[in-house]
Amino acid sequence: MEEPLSKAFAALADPTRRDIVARLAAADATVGELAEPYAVSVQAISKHLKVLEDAGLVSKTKVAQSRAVHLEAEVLDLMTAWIERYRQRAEQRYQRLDAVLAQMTEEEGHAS
Amino acid sequence: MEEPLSKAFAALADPTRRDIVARLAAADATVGELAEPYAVSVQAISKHLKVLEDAGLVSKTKVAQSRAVHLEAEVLDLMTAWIERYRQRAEQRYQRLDAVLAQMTEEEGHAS
DNA sequence: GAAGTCTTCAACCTGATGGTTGACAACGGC
DNA sequence: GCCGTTGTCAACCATCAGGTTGAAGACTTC
Repeated sequence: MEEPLSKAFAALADPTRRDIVARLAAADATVGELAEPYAVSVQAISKHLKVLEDAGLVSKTKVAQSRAVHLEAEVLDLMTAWIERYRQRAEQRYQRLDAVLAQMTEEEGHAS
Repeated sequence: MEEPLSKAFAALADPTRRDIVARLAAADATVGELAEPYAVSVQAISKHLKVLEDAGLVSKTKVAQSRAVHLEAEVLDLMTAWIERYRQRAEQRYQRLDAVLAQMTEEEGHAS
């Protein structure tokens, strides 16, 4: 299933949502608390939280009449796993390329 | 600057683009080669590659009449750095919560 | 139970995105 | 020099994303 990754990457593509995630990493917060610093309506933040929740990055628990939002580490884990897999391959290929270039330079040196 | 992260996350939100990245991790390829497996026009893939290029995930070098596309590891690095930063904090908080709950359970045991 | 607070749902607008087709620029092979 | 191949640009279309305002749901408090 790669749907979760699509939703997760899309969710973190928005600066406001990344900021929310950053703040939630420090401490849980209610919807109202999260909305306070931004110059948009509470409804807009509620939508952002829904996107984060649908991506599995965040979960809410009813607390009195408000909702406590907290960060879920698992999907973040999936994301790094995906990225690292290909970053490492790319880096390895890059180093191999360096080796090939060094080899070519060396051989050129011998030829001249 | 967080513009690069926005573009990078948005770029990887699309399954076709993630697939392209995955293939480029194995080997460089031309635009035509990259487009071949998908049931869309070459122009559509060209657009996808432009998105990846604007995000700094990919670069192209003119080779004869075609263009060799290759993966850039650096932005992938930025992404994992960002994610890991907050994933680790979230995980630490989670473990701390576990400790608190264990403490509460223990104290409850003493009270009863 | 009426009032107030916190959050979400619904309808709507605007701009971005992913796709199409058609034209064109650039380059190698003959 | 022309033709075929490769890739991009432009215009267009449909859908989605992020924002707004207004109304309604859910729960405390008095």
